Amino acid sequence: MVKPPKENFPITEHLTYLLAQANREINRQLETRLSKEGVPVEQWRILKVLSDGNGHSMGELADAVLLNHPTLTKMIDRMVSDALVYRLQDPKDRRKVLMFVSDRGKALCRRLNSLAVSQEEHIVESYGDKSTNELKRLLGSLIGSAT
Amino acid sequence: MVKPPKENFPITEHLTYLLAQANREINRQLETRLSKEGVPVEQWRILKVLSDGNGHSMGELADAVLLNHPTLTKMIDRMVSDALVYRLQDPKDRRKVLMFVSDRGKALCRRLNSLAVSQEEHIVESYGDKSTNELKRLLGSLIGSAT
DNA sequence: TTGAAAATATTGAATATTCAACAATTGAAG
DNA sequence: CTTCAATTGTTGAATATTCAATATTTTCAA
Repeated sequence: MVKPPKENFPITEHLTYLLAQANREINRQLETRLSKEGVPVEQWRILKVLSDGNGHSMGELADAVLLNHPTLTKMIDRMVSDALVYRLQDPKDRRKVLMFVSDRGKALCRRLNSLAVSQEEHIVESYGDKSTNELKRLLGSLIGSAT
Repeated sequence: MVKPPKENFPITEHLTYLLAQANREINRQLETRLSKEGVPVEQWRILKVLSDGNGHSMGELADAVLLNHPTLTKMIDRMVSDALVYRLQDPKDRRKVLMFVSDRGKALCRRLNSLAVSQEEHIVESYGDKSTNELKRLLGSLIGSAT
């Protein structure tokens, strides 16, 4: 059996496309769930990262939540207005700003977590536990290798 | 061995996050390659879908290239200016517009395909053929099941 | 056949993101 | 010490995306 050269692959055979498509669908599903709390997916990520209680600099946070710096700055501005998070200057390095969750933010984060977990459980139901775990494993190692 | 409840999962354990992260990285890599031709990833997708030579309506195309309608309309406007694609009214249903690639678009598409293929080959090199194929398979079936 | 509802694509205003320039602070070489 | 380069975060302008409203054509029921 001879495969066609990759140049003629339909776009749906490309890894980059499959990733984009899967990401789009899963993200849409989650977005729909989180809309119950009126919060975009990125804010859930931010709250979740900050929930370890340690202060995180804007740079760290931007990397962790997959946003670039200016976008993060503006989203944080909104979240500060909503009293979900607050800024403190880092005493060790006064260029940095450390971000923290407020109590209100923590409470919201708990509600968002449970919505997100319920989504993931729903996926596991229709897609299977084994496939889900295998997919997670492969994605994790792809990310590691793609540096 | 007892697992922690999913509510306390770090965000990096969530399927939605792993997908977003992997998609971001792979997409960035591809974007970098395609920048040699000064073209965004979405335009490669559009050209590739239209390369079957059949006319595709805006609706079909939007679904296929993972863009929503107004965004696609505006991107197509640019591509028409660049003489990469052209519009024809569908004679069977005059609500529809059928999109076609120009010769110039076809030539560009060939160059873009080879850049994209070389990226994918690079991934296969560091990540392995087996993992790549298994990941593709799992993504494909996730998309199927996630309807 | 007519008229209302659905489907398709585009537009413009509102919103969000990105790019490049900036300000503030730190680090480090001379 | 002093100065210059690097790091960090924010801002404003330019760009892109989205939402809601529109125009056009088709479908279908009465």
